[in-house]
Amino acid sequence: MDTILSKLNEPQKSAVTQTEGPVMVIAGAGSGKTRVLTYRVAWLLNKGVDPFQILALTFTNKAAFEMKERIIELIGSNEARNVWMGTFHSIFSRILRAESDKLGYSFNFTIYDKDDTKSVMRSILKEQNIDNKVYNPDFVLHRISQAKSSLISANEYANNVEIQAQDKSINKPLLGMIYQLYVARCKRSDAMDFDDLIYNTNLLFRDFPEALVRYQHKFNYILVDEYQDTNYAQYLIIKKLAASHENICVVGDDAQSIYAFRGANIQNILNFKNDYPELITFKLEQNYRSTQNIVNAANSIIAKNKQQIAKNIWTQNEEGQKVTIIRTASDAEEGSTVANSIFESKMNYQLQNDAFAILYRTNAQSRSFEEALRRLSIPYRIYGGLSFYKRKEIKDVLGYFRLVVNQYDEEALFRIINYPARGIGKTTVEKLIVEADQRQMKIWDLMQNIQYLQKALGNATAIKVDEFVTKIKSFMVLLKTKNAFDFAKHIVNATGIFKDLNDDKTPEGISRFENIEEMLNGIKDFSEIEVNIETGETQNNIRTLDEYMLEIALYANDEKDTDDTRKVSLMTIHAAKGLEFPYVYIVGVEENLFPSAQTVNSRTELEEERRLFYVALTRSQKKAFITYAENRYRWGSLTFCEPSRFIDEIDSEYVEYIGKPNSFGSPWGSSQKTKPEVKLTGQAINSFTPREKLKKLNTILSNSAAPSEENTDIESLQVGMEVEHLRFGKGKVLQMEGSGPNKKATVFFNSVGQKQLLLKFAKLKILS
DNA sequence: AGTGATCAGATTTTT
DNA sequence: TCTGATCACT
Repeated sequence: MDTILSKLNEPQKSAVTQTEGPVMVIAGAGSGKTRVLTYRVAWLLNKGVDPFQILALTFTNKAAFEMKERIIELIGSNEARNVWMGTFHSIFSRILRAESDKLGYSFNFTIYDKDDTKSVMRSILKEQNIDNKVYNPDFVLHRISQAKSSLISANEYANNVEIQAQDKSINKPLLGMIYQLYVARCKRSDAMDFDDLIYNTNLLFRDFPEALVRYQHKFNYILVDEYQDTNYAQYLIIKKLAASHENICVVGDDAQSIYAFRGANIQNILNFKNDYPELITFKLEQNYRSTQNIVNAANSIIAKNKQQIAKNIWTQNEEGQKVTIIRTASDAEEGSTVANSIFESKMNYQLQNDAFAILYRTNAQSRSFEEALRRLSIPYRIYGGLSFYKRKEIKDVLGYFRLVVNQYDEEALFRIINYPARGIGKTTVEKLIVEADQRQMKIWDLMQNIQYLQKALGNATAIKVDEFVTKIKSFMVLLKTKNAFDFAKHIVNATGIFKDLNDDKTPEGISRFENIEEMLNGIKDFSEIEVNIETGETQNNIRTLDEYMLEIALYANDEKDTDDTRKVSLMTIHAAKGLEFPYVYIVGVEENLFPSAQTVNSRTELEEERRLFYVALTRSQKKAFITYAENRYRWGSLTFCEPSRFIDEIDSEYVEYIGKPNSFGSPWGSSQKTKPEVKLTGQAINSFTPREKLKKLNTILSNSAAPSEENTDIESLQVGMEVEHLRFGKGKVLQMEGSGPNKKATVFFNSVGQKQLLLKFAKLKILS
C-alpha cells in the first residue's frame, strides 16, 4: 500500500488517508480527482473495511464501472465489486426496490425516462383540454422536476400561497393541478421518473426512521464525486445517511459546476463547511493533465467569474503550444477544417484517432463534422445524441418487455397495444381510458374483465383486446422460467415484430431489423454472464428479462461501442466532463450558441456557460483549438454569427489567431478592441520550423487542395516511383487511388512499412 | 381503422 | 433539415 501512496503528491496523500470525519476535497481540473477517489476506496479496503459498508456516488455509471476496475487492479482483489458504487439514481433505485412496499410501489416498478414523462404530460394536457402552447410540456416537466429536487410535493405545491401567486403572475395557474395529476398518473402506472428516485428516497428516510437507521449503519463510509453538481434533494440524502458516523468525503470543483439547469446547487459545495464545523478541506491545485498554456488560458477565463472558491491551479508540465483560434466562413468549412487538421496531425505525429475530440455546445452541431470526417475516412464515434435505446423499434420491443414486467405501465401499454397492428386503434384506447376512469380501475385490470370490455367496446373489439391480454399473460408465465435471451426471442417472434421488420426491405427497414438483432445479442451477452452482485462470483443461474430491464433502465445513455477501432470522439461539452484528450477542438464558439442565447441575460447563467467553456478547455492535454464560423445554417436558414465573448476573455498571451486573409475589415468584426492579427509566435514544442508551421496552417485553412510546390509535383506521381516523406523517409509507391484532392497513395517506406497517404497532406518529394 | 400527405416547430445542456 | 402531429382519404 505504501507503494501506492508513493504515487500521490502531498495533498492527494492526505485526502486519501484522512478516512475518518468529514472531508472536502476541492480538486481543480486535471488535478487527479479520480485518482484520489480510487485510492481512497482502495485504502479503506486495504485497512480492512467491509466493501459493503462503503457508499461511493459517482456522476455516471461509466465512471463507477471504470473506478471499480481500477480499484480491483490496485488491491488485486475482486472485493471492490461489492462496494456500493454508482450514480445517485442507480444506487437509490436499488434501495427503493428493496423497500418498495413501504412506499406503495411494487418491486418491479418501472423507471420512466424523458420520453415517457413527456408522453404522460401530453396526454394529461390533452385530457384536461389545456393549451399545450401555454403549458409547454417541456416547461411544465422542468417545473415539476425543480419542485421535486427541492422536495416540494404536488400537494404542497398546489397549496402553497406563494407558489400559486407566482404561477398566476406568469399566467400559468394550473401548474399545481397538472403536477398533482402527473404524480397520480405515474403512481397508477407503478412508475417513477428520474426525480422520483431521489424524491422517494427522501420520503423513505423521512417516514421510515428505522430504514434510515439501517442504511446509516450499513454505509459507514460515504464518498461523493462531483459534489458541485448535486441538488438539494441529493444533498439531504447524503446528510441524513452520514449523520451518525460523519465519515463523509465530498470531492468536487466549483469551477466545473455545469448542471444548475438540472437543479444542481453550487451552494452545496460552497456551504459544506456550515454543516460540518469539524470539516477538513484539501485543495488539489497541481494540474497533471495539460500544458502550461492550456492551464493559464483556462485560468484567465474562469477568473472572470465572481462566485468561486479561491484556488491557484498550476502545472509543471511543458509550456506547450498556444491555443489556436480558427475562423471559418461557414459551418461546413468549420467541419472540413477540423477534419483536415485532425488528418494532418495524425500524419505528422503518427497519432491514433482516439487522441482527438470534437466538443460542441449542442448535439445538433455534430453533423458538419460527421460529414467531413466521413469524407476523409476517419472513423468517429458520437456520444450522446439519439441513443440506441431511444430508437423507435427498440422502444417498441422494450415496450413488450416492460409491460410483461409491469402490467400497469401505461406508457408501454399504449405504445404496443396496436403494434404490430391488431385492430385496437385510437378510439378503442380512448374508450378504455374513459371506462377505466369511470370504474376507478386500472386499465390492465379493466382489460381482464370481458363483460366490461363487451359493454364498452362491443363484442368484436372486446375479443381483440382479450386476445391481446391473453398474449401478454402467456408471456408473463414464461418470464420467470426462460432466460432473458430465449424470452426476448420468443417475444419478437410471437408478436410478429421480427417478421414485420424482416419483410421491410427498405434501407431503414433493414437497419431497424439489424438494431433488433443487435439488441437480442446484447440480451444474450447479459443472460450468459452472471455476476452475483453480493459476492462478485460468476454463477450459472439464469438471468431473466426483468433483471435485464432493471439494468438498462438507468444505463440507456452509456451505449457500448461494439468494435474496438480507435475513433475520434464527438460529444457535447457536458458529456465530456471528466474525460481528457490530447487534442481538443472546441467548435461553434459563437455568441448565441456558446454562450447560448437563453443564458446571456442572467449573470448566474452566463457564469455557468463560462464554467462550461472552462470545462471544455481543460479537457485538452497537449493542444486546444477553438473554432467559430461566420455563417451557420440554423433551423434551415443561413444566419450570421459573431465570435463568442469567451474568445475575447482568454488572455491573449496564450492564444494564436488564424483566419483567412480578411477581405472585408478586421477578422474580428466590428469589435472595438484591437486584436492581434495572425500571430504565430508560439514556441513550438515539435520539430516544425516557423515556415513549415505556416504552411501547415495554410493547409488546415484550405478546403480545396492548396497547390503547393509538392502538390504540383504530385500530379505526375505514379505507381513504382521512389518518393521521400518528411517523416517516414524514402519509400516506393505501391498503389494509387482517388482523384483530385482525394488522391491517395499506398507507399512502402523502408523505415515504417506500408502507409496510405492522402497526397493533399503528405509532403512527398519525388526522387525518381 | 389504417395510411399517407402536409405543415409546424425545434435547438441547451442530462441522470 | 428533420421529426411529430394533424387531417383527409380509403
